[in-house]
Parts: sequence; structure tokens; C-alpha cells
Amino acid sequence: MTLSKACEHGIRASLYIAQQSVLIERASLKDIALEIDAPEAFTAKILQQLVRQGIISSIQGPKGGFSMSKKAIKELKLIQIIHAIDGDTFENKCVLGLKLCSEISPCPVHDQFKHIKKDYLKMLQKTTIHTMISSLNEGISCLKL
Amino acid sequence: MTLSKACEHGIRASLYIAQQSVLIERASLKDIALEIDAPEAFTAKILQQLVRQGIISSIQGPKGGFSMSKKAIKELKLIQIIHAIDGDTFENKCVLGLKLCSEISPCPVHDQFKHIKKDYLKMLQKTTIHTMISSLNEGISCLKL
DNA sequence: AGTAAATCGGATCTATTAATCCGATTTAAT
DNA sequence: ATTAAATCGGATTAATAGATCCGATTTACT
Repeated sequence: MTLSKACEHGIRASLYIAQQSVLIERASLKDIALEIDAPEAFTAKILQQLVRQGIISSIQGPKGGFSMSKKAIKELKLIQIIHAIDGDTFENKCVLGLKLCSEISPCPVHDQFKHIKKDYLKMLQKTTIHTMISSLNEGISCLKL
Repeated sequence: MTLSKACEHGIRASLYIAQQSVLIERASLKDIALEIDAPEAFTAKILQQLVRQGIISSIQGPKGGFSMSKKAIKELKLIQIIHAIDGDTFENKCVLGLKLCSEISPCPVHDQFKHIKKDYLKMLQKTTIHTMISSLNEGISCLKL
């Protein structure tokens, strides 16, 4: 249920790229790493993953960089970025670490936890890039510190 | 929001110890590790932590082992075991990894996530050992597999 | 064509978590 | 007293996640 550091950086990077894609064409790795306060080389690795998964697109050479399509900004859900980086591990993860925890063979907190997990998943499935960058653009939320 | 492996093992061990404390006096490390399907040496380390924190008590020598008081079984909350092993890190942890994420300076998903976090915390604060071992004793839930 | 600015991609290093090892200590039973 | 069964505690090892390095590739600009 906790995201990996790679995924945290990946989401923040995606948001910054989306924001810049609306304003100017693209964002460079250097700018991205700076604006999300993440190590440049590590960010590069994560962005490569997102490019391969089709979440963002990249252009090499001078004036190159990363961008996100208008369609993606409007339609892409938070859960899709998470899946692209961390996979779907956390969806079936039992709080107490049981391999087969389910309705049939539940752990002692399965029932209490399932509602929370459902709400969390629902939130990730409905939150779009667009939703997230609105609060950024309005200066309400931020991506570093 | 995800527990460490040590904490997962620690909670499962606590539940087994509580269960055995009601039936027979104590449980040995060997039995505990077997019943919760966790490595013995690692479990030993975790139990030592729980003893030092006063969550469980131990007796050395033959016929020794670990036990939990009736009072603890009735009153101890899930969150207290988590704090004893993982600390309170996850309470103030931002989903996107921001160091200072708060109402004043929120990340782009702070508002959506805060409700989920609140519910989760509330659950951990009200769930007692007693609550958890009832479902175990009734054969509804389990501690391994 | 040449150069410099960018991403790409594989290998490597580092830090943290997970797990093990083993000798020291305690104590019940013979 | 001796032995054996248990926990204790410090040191070490293994596995994974986090991060870096550096040469290869692409491409805009002169």
C-alpha cells in the first residue's frame, strides 16, 4: 500500500511533465529532477520506464525532453502510473504478509482492512493527472519539499 | 502505510502468543516460528524487541518461552505493536514522498488521501489483540499461508 | 560534416531491510 | 553439580531497493 521511492518520483515527475506540456512543449530531465527534487540519474531511469510503458513520450537531441499528450493528461489515472512502475503487487498484498489472504482464508484483520483498501483503490482509479495538476496550477499544492 | 516484514511477523507472533497465553502458560520460539511460518532466528530478534517494549514477557531456561498478560490481550491495540517495531514513520508519511506535506503545504493528492489515512489509523487504534484472536479461535481466520 | 545537447541503456555501487550465526546467559530437571 | 533446554545479544551475511556512472545513440544547430 506504500509506494516505492521510484514510484513516488515517477508520479511527481509525470505531474511536472504534464504541467509543462500544457505550457511549453517539453521538459528536460534536468529541469524535471530539479523541480521535483529527485536525483537526476535515478529520475532518468524512472522516466525511461514511463516512456516504454507509453505513459509519456520523449525526444532525443538538443531541445529534446519529455512530454505528455493532452489525451493522457485528461484521461490517465493515478493507478496506471503506479502499475507502470510498481506493478499490481499492492492490490493483493495482505497487511499481515499472508500469501493466500482472501475472503476464503482471511488473516485476522482482513475484514477490517478490506474497506480501507477498497476506498484507497477507488481513489487511485478515479484520480486523473488533470485533477492533480489543477491544484498545482492554482498554487494550492506542490511537488517538492 | 505498508508494514515492514519484521512488523508483519511481529503482529502474527503476538497473536499466536496471545492465543496460547489463554490456553497454556507460554509459547516457545520454536512453536511460534512454526505456527506463523516465519524464520526462527528472525522471529527471535523481533520477539526480543517486543519484550523490551513491554508488549510481551519472556522466561528463559527449559519450559521457558513468551507470553502476554490478560490485561494486554484485552487492551493492547494493533497500532501499539506497529509503533513498537516500525515506529510512527507511516503516520506522517506523504504518499508522494514529500518531506513537509501537510494542510499548509499539501502534495497534489493530500486531500484525497487524508480520509483514507484517517480511516486506516482509526482502525489500527481501535482493533485490539482480543478482537483479532476471536476470529482466530473461531477458526475463521489464520496466521500462516 | 562537425559539435554539442539531449535521451538511452547496461553495469555498477550503496544503503536499507531481511535473515542468519554463534557464543553467553538463565534455569528446570536429573 | 551437571546437563540440557530455552532466551539474549552482538556480529555477520544476503537480498532488495535506491542511486550512480559512463559510453552509445539521436538530433538540432552552425
